[in-house]
Amino acid sequence: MSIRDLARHLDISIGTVSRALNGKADVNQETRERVLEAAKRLGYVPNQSGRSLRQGTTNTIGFMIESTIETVDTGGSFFMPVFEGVQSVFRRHHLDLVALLCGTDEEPAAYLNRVVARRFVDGLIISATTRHDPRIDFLLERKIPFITLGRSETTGDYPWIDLDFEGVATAAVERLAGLGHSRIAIAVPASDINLGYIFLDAYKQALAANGIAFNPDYVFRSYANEEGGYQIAGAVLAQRQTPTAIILVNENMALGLYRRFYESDIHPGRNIAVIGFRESIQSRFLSPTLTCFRISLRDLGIKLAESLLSTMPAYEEHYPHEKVELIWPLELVPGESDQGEL
Amino acid sequence: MSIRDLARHLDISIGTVSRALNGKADVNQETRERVLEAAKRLGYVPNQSGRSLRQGTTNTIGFMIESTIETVDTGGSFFMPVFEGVQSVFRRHHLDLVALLCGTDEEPAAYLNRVVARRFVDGLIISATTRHDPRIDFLLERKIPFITLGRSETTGDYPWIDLDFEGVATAAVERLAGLGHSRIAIAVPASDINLGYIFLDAYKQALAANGIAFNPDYVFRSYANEEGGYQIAGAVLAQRQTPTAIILVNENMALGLYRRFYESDIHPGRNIAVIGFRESIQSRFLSPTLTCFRISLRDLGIKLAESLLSTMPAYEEHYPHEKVELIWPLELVPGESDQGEL
DNA sequence: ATGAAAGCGCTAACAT
DNA sequence: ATGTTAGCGCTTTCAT
Repeated sequence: MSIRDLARHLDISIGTVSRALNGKADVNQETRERVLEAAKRLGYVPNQSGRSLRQGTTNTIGFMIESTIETVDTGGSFFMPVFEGVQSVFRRHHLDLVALLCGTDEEPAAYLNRVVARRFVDGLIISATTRHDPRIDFLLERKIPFITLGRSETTGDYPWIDLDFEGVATAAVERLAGLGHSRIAIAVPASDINLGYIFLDAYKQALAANGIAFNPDYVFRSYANEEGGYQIAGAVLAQRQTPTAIILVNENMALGLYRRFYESDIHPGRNIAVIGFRESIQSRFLSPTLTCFRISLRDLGIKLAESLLSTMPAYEEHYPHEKVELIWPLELVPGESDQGEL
Repeated sequence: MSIRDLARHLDISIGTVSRALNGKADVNQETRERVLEAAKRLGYVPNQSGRSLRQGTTNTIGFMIESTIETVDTGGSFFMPVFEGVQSVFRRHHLDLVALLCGTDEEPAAYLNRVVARRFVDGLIISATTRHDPRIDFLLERKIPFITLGRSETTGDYPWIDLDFEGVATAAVERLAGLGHSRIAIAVPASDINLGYIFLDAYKQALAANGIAFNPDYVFRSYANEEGGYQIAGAVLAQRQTPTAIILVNENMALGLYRRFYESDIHPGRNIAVIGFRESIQSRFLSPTLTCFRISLRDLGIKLAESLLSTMPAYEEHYPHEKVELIWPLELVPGESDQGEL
């Protein structure tokens, strides 16, 4: 069922059918109705390839995520709500969202190159930005509309939204310092992902602001998942002078950390203060309850989508052009994990 | 940069360029090398729309998931490892995987209709099959290669893979019966998803096989997520004659169930026996440890991908044609949650 | 208001 | 072994 079939069926030209379907003004109202009715009845939907080839647009937005060893087990619980938010915006504009899954064994930049060159999508949301991210240069050069979820040192004129790691680090250090802690450790991802650098810097600044000397031995690096938390807890316990508190930058680390501590009969909140990162279904289940930070991922998705569209000329009427560079706040959720006596 | 530009640059015809790039035999070795080198140097990648239009194929496989209220928070942790497995197979054949996210507010059948009619993908994996699933009829009629993750009562000649709910129900009931339980409850999703029916039927059969009468009051229905587990635990406690054991059909239910039980000072394994469904990172964290079932989601993804390709003529040489109808086994992971005295 | 026709980028059939 | 050309389905420009 092509547009040609439909036109033949109605005994009018394909040009008129096309115009009718696309809501052009110069078509007889009666004709339009006939066309729409027939299209619906016969189940005609335009072939996207033909359309894309002619118009140079696909009506599809890609959200690139990497199924790394770190995210494969747990990343979904972060991204699904974000997707849901993104999609709720796109639906209004007849845009489809596809998740572009860059596999473990492929270079993100190479994957992106292929996606873009094949004209798969009109725009992109990319996540897990690295300190220096070649994808950004590439997309800027190709003039593909995009937004990043995460900051990068790679400069240029592009929109981004990132979580407020500074705010989290500051609030966490201040809270712990206020409770009398000075041996405050931090757990960051071992990878080149930018948030690790940002979080570490903010942590250092917050330490300084609270008159606490920075101790490089208190920076622990591992996978940003449960296993990483487990490893870090082990490393913490192996220190000569054990920290009295630890701040995590990933929600999944908390699970492994708790587990490893329990194995050594160390109780968060009693023997060591713990501040987790994002509140999640899992974290709400930890005992003692985890002090962590709340964020609406769906709202984040909505803002990501709206910000991306605001950079695309075709959607200027709905979303006035603005370059978004946004730090997304998180809200402290006090728990028991950092409330023990020192 | 189109194929025309590339041809002009090399001063040969676009036909030869196309043949060289597509590895056709009838092209001079030297010419081929020149073409490939220039393509690489100039960053030429064929436009997918042009290609699709001509060949009628997109080299893309879609994996349709629904971000329902149930899956949005937790479904990702199930699907990501499956995706990873699927992708590891597709990569070998230069196929791309896209996750097609059907939003909360769209009818799955309508969404699928659009995806198919637009010729977005060459094949499909669909999940969360319902008891009677119109998507299956639709895809069969359109002759789109697809495989379902999940069985359905909708008949026809199509491949499917599903988890061994019967095996899980049987093993769980037998285990509990062996421990002396006869008031064994079950928790299933309230939706029309087929696995609920399958699990319930298998549970009834297993009860009969163990000489236990079926009691409809012991069938609890709610969301297949943490909240659902919480609600069900409340309903269990509200029963006049409380069951002494409960079997869950969803991994996330266990979290809420435990939480609600704790609130009433009911301890799984001591006051009530609990057998969960799939072992997950979260479930490994419950205390007392949850008796549940283990599955390699990555391997499941690999089998899904291979089975789908085996139905597609273009891949017959790699995957001989076979119609897969496969029950995927799960392995019991004994825990403490069902080991208390009666 | 409608029809006719060009052309988006590509591949494959046909010609040389 | 290479060049030429038709045509995939669609939108849009130009006629009428």
